[in-house]
Amino acid sequence: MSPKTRNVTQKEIARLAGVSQTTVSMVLNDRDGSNVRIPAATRERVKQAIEQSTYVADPAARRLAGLDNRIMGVFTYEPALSPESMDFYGPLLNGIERAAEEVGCDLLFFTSSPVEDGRRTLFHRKTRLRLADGCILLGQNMDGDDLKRLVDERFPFVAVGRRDETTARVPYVGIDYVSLTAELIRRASELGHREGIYVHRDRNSPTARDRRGQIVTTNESGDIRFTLLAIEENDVSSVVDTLASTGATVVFAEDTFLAEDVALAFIAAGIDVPRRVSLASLAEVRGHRIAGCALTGFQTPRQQIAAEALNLLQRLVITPAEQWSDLDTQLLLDGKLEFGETLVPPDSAS
Amino acid sequence: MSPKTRNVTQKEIARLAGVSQTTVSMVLNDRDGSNVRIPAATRERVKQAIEQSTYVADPAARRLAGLDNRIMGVFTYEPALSPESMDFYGPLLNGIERAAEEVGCDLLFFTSSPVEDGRRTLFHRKTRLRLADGCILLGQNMDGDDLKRLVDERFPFVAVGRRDETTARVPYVGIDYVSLTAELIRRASELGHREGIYVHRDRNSPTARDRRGQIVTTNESGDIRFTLLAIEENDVSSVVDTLASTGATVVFAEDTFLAEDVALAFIAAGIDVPRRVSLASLAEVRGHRIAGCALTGFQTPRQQIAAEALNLLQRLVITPAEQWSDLDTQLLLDGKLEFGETLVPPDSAS
DNA sequence: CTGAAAGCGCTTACAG
DNA sequence: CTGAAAGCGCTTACAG
Repeated sequence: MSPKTRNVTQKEIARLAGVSQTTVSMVLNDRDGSNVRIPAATRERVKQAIEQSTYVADPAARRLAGLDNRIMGVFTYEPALSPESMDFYGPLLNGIERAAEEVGCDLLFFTSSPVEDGRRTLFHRKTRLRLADGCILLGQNMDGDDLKRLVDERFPFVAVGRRDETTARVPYVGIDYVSLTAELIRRASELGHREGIYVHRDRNSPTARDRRGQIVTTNESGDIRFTLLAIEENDVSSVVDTLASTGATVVFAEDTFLAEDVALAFIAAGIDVPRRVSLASLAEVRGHRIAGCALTGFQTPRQQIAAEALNLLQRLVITPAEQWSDLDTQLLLDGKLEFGETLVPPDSAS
Repeated sequence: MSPKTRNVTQKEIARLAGVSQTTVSMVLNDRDGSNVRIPAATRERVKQAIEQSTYVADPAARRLAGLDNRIMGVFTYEPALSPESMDFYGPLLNGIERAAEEVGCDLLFFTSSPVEDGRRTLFHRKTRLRLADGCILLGQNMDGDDLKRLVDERFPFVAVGRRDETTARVPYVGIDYVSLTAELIRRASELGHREGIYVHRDRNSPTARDRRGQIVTTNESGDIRFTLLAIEENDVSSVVDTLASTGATVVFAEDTFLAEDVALAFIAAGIDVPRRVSLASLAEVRGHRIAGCALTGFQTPRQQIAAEALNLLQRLVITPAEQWSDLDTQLLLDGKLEFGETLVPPDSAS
């Protein structure tokens, strides 16, 4: 099958240098401890021989002999390198690549995973997972069972984005949306807003709950009174009525697509954004514009998240599983408020 | 170092199923030839045991035992996943990913390669190259020595883009710029152009020679007479004088950046493009515009190139090195003419 | 039909 | 200080 061009091995180097294969291995790995002390002379001889050959250690053999491989897996449920997904994955992959360079490991993309129902399967008869020392999981939504099984099997992995699809304690690196949401609310409050609407999709993901929770908390403390408006599909039409009935001066939307839809609904109804009503997205806005104004929202450090994920993974890999509980395996990074131009004082129209 | 969570092995499966480890291996690999005939009963028993365990073959061991790994390496001299390089690498990576899915192999990015002078090194003391069955090489310019060594060592690899940095026969997949250039010249000739300028960087890369060669050939046959204008750095100012002195009605530029610079020089000199002088790039134009007009040039199927490269690599991997000479290892794919709006009949101004 | 054995290239105790 | 030996998990002749 494989041509497997016969490569130079330690054995041959040993023959050339007139030493044993063990010695070659020792020299190669700088094993020079209490029990082993190789004189500079032989050491040099071996190095010479290596230099003159094209010798390169066979990573498969190293791996089999118990060393780690410095290979980190990257798993995505969809193709990660397609033009469509680049918008989402691009910054993440970049962060991972940079961190990998620093850590000094290679990246294995599991492109061979069989596709079922349009999604790649992580576990299957011939999972390649174990070729890697550990694995980064990327994707908008992940399979709870997969996460659980990874935890159960004590395979080192880190999810990008906060995860609690399962009761198992999933290592992840995500964004602290609670603080971001709180800060945005504070800013709105400072500007004088007292009555708001929170438009959301009524999802049950961790980040959705984080945001909603903070909105609810605010309602209890009372800075701004929020009406929660759960919408189905993308039908945001009800927001116009709600605006009228509540007299709200500001609308927060769970994500940027939603914010955009809300803006369109307002504009269609002849309601001026942001003068009659302020608008903000509780998500990455990345230069989004609404009626010519930069949308207010968050800036999430995606590259950094991904890089931190790889670093955390590295820590897991070099730590025996029994001590994982000592590690901080659920990290939330700070995002930044992107103030934009769509959050203005109420009654800016008059 | 590595936690190396003890994994289920064939030995344990064997114990569970009450057979020998050899048998497990046989079942796993569907080895059912003339010498081996495993009755459905035992086969089933083994499969059961596997099903109930979390068994997964250790790829390192498989590899060591001589099987291929279904891992293809991807090597780039610069970071491939950075935002800046995405423009160039994006389509290529996408093509590779898609082909990898089809072939059923994983992709190993050699992010661990030590960086020297701002470039990653392919060969170094701990090359991981051999972890992969073969390798795709990506990049604008590659190291001739690297290519030679890969050929010498008979390591399966394929370069993306035509290569002849070395005398060794490098497997590659590239674009047929000769035909594209010829076609563009034919179109210009049909439009009535007789006098032209070819602005180039005087480089010695294969694709540069392909284009220039075709221009020179044209000069010999005589459809259009081209003045070759080699420019240094990006100083295209001489093109204006050359236009005046030759009375050329069309300018071809070696690449799109150059075409853009030439256009700017003309416009600055009050020369109307394309009415006074037509302009075309002998490279990918991808919706580039010159003074509001779509630039004439080529369309190069980058995703397809990359996909073909992976397919060729796969062929190399499964073919013993001795038979590589039977394979067609240097492929040129057809590009397409992107006619655009900057190649018009001469004297369109009058 | 099935298993014991050798071997892939390496590392690491363990004896000299 | 150095080498012979065992072992990592697998495959594949080779004997039963």
